[in-house]
Amino acid sequence: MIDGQSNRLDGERVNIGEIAKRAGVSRSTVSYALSGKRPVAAATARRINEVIAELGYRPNASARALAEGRTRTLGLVIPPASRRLTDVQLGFVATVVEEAAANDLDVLLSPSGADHDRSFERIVTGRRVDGVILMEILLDDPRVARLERGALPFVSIGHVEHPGRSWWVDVDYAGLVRRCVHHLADLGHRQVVLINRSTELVAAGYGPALRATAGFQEAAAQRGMTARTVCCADEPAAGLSCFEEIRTRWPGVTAAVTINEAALPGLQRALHNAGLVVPRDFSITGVIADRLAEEFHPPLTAADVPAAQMARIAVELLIERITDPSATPRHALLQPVISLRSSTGANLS
Amino acid sequence: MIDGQSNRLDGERVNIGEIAKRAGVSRSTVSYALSGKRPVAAATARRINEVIAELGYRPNASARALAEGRTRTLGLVIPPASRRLTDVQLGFVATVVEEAAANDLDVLLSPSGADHDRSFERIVTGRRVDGVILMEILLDDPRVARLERGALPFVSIGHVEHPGRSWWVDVDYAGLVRRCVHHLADLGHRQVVLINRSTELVAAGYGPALRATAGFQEAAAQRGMTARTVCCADEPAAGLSCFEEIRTRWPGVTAAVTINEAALPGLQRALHNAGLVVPRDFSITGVIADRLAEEFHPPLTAADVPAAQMARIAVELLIERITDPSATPRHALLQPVISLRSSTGANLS
DNA sequence: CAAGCGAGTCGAACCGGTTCGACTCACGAG
DNA sequence: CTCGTGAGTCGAACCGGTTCGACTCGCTTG
Repeated sequence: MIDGQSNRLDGERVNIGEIAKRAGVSRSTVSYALSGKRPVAAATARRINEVIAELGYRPNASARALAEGRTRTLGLVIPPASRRLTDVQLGFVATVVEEAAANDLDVLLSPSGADHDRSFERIVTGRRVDGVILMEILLDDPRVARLERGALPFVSIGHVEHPGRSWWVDVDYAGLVRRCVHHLADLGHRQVVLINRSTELVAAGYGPALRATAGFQEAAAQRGMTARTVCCADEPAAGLSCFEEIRTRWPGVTAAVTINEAALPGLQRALHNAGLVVPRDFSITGVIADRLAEEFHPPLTAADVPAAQMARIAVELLIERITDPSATPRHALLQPVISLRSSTGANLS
Repeated sequence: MIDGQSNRLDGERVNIGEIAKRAGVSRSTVSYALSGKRPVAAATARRINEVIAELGYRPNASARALAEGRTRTLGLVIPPASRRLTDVQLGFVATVVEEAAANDLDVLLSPSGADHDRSFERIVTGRRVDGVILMEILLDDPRVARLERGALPFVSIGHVEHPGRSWWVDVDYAGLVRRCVHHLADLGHRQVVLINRSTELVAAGYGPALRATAGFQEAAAQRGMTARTVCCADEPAAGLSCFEEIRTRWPGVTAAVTINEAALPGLQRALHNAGLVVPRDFSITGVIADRLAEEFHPPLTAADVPAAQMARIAVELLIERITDPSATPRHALLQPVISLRSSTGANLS
C-alpha cells in the first residue's frame, strides 16, 4: 500500500517540517498527531495522515532518540565468535531478537572479550541503548561493575556470586546436575564422572561450570559414590580424547554427567570406537539443549536448557527495569524438567 | 522523563558543553579537538583531553548520528528464529559482528519474514543504519526491491536471478555440486541422489537450492548418470525418513550429494539403522560447513562453506558501498575447495 | 455576565553533537 | 609598511524530532 505512488522525493528529504507545511499545520501538531500525547482535531489528523502516507514519511530514529532521551534499542552482549557459540546460545540470541521486535525494540549486538572492549564501551557510554542483556557472565565479571557504574539498566544471563541488587535469569545448574547424579545412583551406578566445560572457563570463574561441579560432588557424596571430574574443551575432538582419558584413568566409571554440548559428537565417536553400547555398557546424562539431546544416538536423557524461555524472561525483565529504574531487583532461577530418553540404564557391571 | 536537575552521578550528564566550559573553550573547539578536522593548539588539546578523561565523557551517539547524517551502524537481516538458524548462519552472524566492530561499527539485528516486517521497515526507513546485509535472499526477493527504493546501501548473501546493479557475495553452489557429482562419477557411481533443502524453500525460490539442482542435473547428464533429487526439511528427523524413502524408491542409488546440513544427524542414524558402512556401502558428499563435516562419522568429503570469509567480504563491500554510493556494483562468487575426508569411495556394487 | 475550562494549535526552547563563516593574530613576502 | 596567509578559535546555524507554556476559541457554570 506504500508501493510506488507519487513519492518523487523517494523518502529522501521528508522530515516532520515538510509534513507540517503540506498539511498546513505546525511541526508540533504533527508530532502530537503521531504520538497522541495531546488532542488533535479529527479533520487535522486525517489531513496529516494523508500527507504522511503520500510521502512515505517515517520519523528519523536518531532525532527522536536525541529528543526523547531513549533509543528504543536493547544491547545484547554475546561471547566472542572465536569461542564458538553453542546451540543453546544461538537459540537464545534469536529469541531475544524476536521478543524485542514484538515490543517494537531493536537489538544491537556487541561482541565481548578479546580486544572488543571498544565495542562494549561504545554501547555502554554512547547512550546507544536503553538497556543491556549480558550473556555468559563470570562469577566476578568486570562488565557487571562497568554497567552498574554507567547507571545503565541490564539483565544478566547467569548470576554473580553475591547478586546484590542485580537482575538476572539463570538455570539451576547445581540442582539439575544433582538430580542427574541421583538418577544415576538410583540406577545402581557407583562411579561417575562429570564432563565439564573447558579448563579456561572454569579458571575464569564461569558460574554454570562451577555450580555444576559443586552440585555434582555434593550429590555424589550424599549417595556415597566415587566422583571424578574432568574439564573438556568445547569442541568434538576434545570430547573424544577426554573420554579416552576417562577410560584409561578410571576404568570403573560406568556413567557420565555432562554440561558440555560441543563435546558430544566426539563423545559419541569415542563410545563407538571403544565398542560401548549406550546405555547397556555406559550411561550418559546431563544438561543439554533438547535439540542436541535428540540428535545423539541414542537420544540423551537430559535436562533441557530452556534457552527460548530464558530469552523471553530476560527481555521482559529488562523492559520492566528500563520502564521503572527504581523497581526492586527481580530474577528467575529456572529448573527445567529432566526428559527421560534412552541414554541411561541400570549398572550391570 | 529523568528530572535533569535532581541528581544522578556527576559523570553521567556530561555533554560537550560541559567539557568546553571546564576547559575554557567553545563547544566547536572541543569537537575539532576530537575529530581533528581543524587544527587545535597542542596546549588546548591537552587541557580538553584532561577534562574528558576526568569526567569520562563520550559523545552521545544519537546526537552525532543526527548531525552527521550517518549512524555508524550496520543492519543485519537474519532469517526468523522459527526457522532455526543453521550452524553456518550462526558463524556468519558472529563474524559480521566482529568484522564490523573492527571497523568501529555496530550491528543492528532484524528478524525478517512472518510478522516481523515492522522491524524491517523500522530499520530501513527510520535511518537507523547506514547499510544493510541481507541473509538468505530469495531469487525474487521483495526486500531487495524495498531496499533499492529506500536508497539504502545493501549487500546480499546470495544473489537474485538477474543481479543488475546489486552487490552480493555468494557461494557457487552449482559449480560445487557439479564437482561433487564428477567426483562420484570418477569413483564409478552410476546412480546418485541430491538431498536438497526443504520443499518450502525450493518453492519460495531459494537460490542455492535451485542452483544446486541445476548443477546436479547438468553434471549427471554429462556423465550419463541416473540423477534423483529429493527435498528434505531442515531437521534431523526429516533426514532419517528422507533416506529411508530413498532406499525404498531407488535401491540402486549408491551415493548422495547434500546441501542440507540440518538433516545430517538423521542421515547418520538412517545409515546406521540400515546397516550401511560409509563409504564402503554408500558414499556421501556435498556442501557442508567444515565443522559439521568433521562431526560426521566418518568425516565428510565436502565443499566447506566459508561463512567467515563471506561475512568479512560482505562487510567490506558494504563499507565500500556506503563510503562511495556511486561506486560500480561489486560482487564475489566464492568457490571453496572440496576437502577430501573419508565419506566417499569406489562403487563396489 | 464574568469566570473557568478544556480542546486544539502555535512558537520557541530544547536534546547534543557537527560544520561553516568570520574573526584575530603572528609572520613572511613583496 | 602593507598585504596575504594560515593556524587557532568562536558564535551561530543546522540536523529532525519532542515538549512546554501560552494563546484562542466555544461551552459550561455560578
